[in-house]
Amino acid sequence: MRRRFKGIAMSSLAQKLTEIMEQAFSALELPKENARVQVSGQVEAAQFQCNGAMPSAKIARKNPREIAQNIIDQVKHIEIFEDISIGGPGFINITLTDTYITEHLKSLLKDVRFGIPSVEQGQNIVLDYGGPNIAKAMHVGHLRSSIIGDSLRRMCLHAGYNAIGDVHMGDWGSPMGMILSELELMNFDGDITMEMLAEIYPKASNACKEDKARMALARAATHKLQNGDESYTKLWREFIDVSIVGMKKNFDALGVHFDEWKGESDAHPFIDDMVKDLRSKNIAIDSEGALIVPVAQDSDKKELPPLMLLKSDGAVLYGTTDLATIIERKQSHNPSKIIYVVDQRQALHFEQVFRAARKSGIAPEDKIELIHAGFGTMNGSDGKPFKTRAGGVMRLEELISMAIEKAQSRLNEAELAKDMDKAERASVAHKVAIAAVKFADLQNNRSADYIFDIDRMTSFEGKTGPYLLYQAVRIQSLLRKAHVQGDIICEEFKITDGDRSLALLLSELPDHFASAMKHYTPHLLCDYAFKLAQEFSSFYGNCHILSEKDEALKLSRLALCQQTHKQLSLMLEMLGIEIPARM
RNA sequence: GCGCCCUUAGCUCAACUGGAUAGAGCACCUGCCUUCUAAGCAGGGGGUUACAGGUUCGAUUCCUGUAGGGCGUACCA
Repeated sequence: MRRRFKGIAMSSLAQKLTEIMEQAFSALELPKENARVQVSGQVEAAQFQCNGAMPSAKIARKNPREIAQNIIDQVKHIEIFEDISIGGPGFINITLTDTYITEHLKSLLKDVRFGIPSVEQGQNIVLDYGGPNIAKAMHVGHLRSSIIGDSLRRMCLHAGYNAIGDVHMGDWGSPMGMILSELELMNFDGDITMEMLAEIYPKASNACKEDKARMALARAATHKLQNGDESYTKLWREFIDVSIVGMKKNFDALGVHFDEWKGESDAHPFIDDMVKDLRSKNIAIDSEGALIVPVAQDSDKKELPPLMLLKSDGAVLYGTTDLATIIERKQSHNPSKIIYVVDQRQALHFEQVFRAARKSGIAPEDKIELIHAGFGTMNGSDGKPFKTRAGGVMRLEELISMAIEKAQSRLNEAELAKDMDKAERASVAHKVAIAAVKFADLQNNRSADYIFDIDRMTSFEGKTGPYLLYQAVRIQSLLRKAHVQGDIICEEFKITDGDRSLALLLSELPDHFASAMKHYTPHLLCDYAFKLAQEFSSFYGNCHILSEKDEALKLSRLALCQQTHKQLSLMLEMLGIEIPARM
């Protein structure tokens, strides 16, 4: 019987137990869906639990404890259970033998994917994140989209997809016309700089808000640009390039990567044909002078406004470019999925775009999955969208340099840094700072609003990025001292009471990864990484490693350390956080 | 008006198809640098999960209502 379960592909212990339970449930003609085994919420009582007896009891009209006993009778002969018993109203509590745990661990050590399955090759996923606007200085509000999007991209890569990150700049709407018309009013002639743009744009934007005639100028300029006016296009290209240089500086500092630097303008060549096509198919219709795609359905509870393709003045809108961008992406990547990492407040907009894409056949349901992975708003301590005292929003550069400064001074106090040269110190300070900022943001649930707290973002103690780095660095130091080279192979794996909980935790990775992938939530990886770091730190404090006399135990512990380090490295890699050699 | 989301410890946040005694970090209190990095470890106090009902063996989670907050709602992006 035992051999039967040995062939199961590498996965988490909970998954393996679930498969065993499913067989037992099936044999008893109970619903298999109830068989799921999870890590026990009661660590003292058991390692794992299965709650399926209770809901099954209702269907079978039997006492839940009796059902639980039937299930246990089905599986108890399998030699992997140290203990399997009923708790409370019908929980099935499971504790595994150390032999089985170590067997699992040995196979885990040999698996470069840590039990994470790989999807079939050749599937492209486009991720749309960052979304900075031209001519605007990047502020802390850009943090979430960039960091979450980049992390999701890294997760997709690790899952085996061909993930393509696109920055999708805001380079085509009416702000462009505002800037162009402003430059014209200034009779501008010379080199454009980022500082200048950052000054011009808000000025022009305000002027347009207050003055209708000024707005008309901007509209005309937008129109001219979108119709391919040569001199406007040249000028536009110029300040786009200047802006990109500024963006790259910020993204580089953050360690956020993009495979493509496209923008809304890249969808422009597709708009005309798209509009014609939708009009001819009667999917787009005229309404109140504008061209719209109705997307409301009878089953809707709420009123769903149509997606507007053309304004009454003929100009294109945000939704138009978003729809055309899908066509552009289909042509360049033929993706099976597009993930938009954009503010949650735009949920309705994406609902409209997605529906229009379905209805028009641009993105058939069975061909392209469209996901809006929205994120919550970054609020100030007053619960309102974050603003500094001056009324503006803190610049991204400012946040980063504050964090670096703090890391630098923390490093200067440290004994260890005395023999670091200046370059190493700078590099370590940068890595620590970025780890702090990114982890502080990523550990929040993606879809929930959260409060921007500068102290929290630049904190290095407790549940922070630097804490994770610190644990990883400690292991590196340990492995160096043990002269470990390459992968540790441990034939006689030994665990004691002090090692068991770390060993069990290491088997959970596939579950957390799967969950994070399913919901597009990096914070689940943060949680697991932190738990792992904490568990390791406890293990490190309680167990001898290098000084362990029992050679087999010492080797086992070193293997645990190495595995912990590998998993931490992977988690941090997927979160976009780099580990220094020491700190 | 209609719709969506939120309310969990002093603060900031978790809680996997509803599961057992709701978890972390910060702050506060007590210990620990003569074992491998104290950005650390061990331990303590701190909760009517906004409120009132309902469904259920079991509710922070699902349903209804109330209060408070945020957001969206065809010519911005």
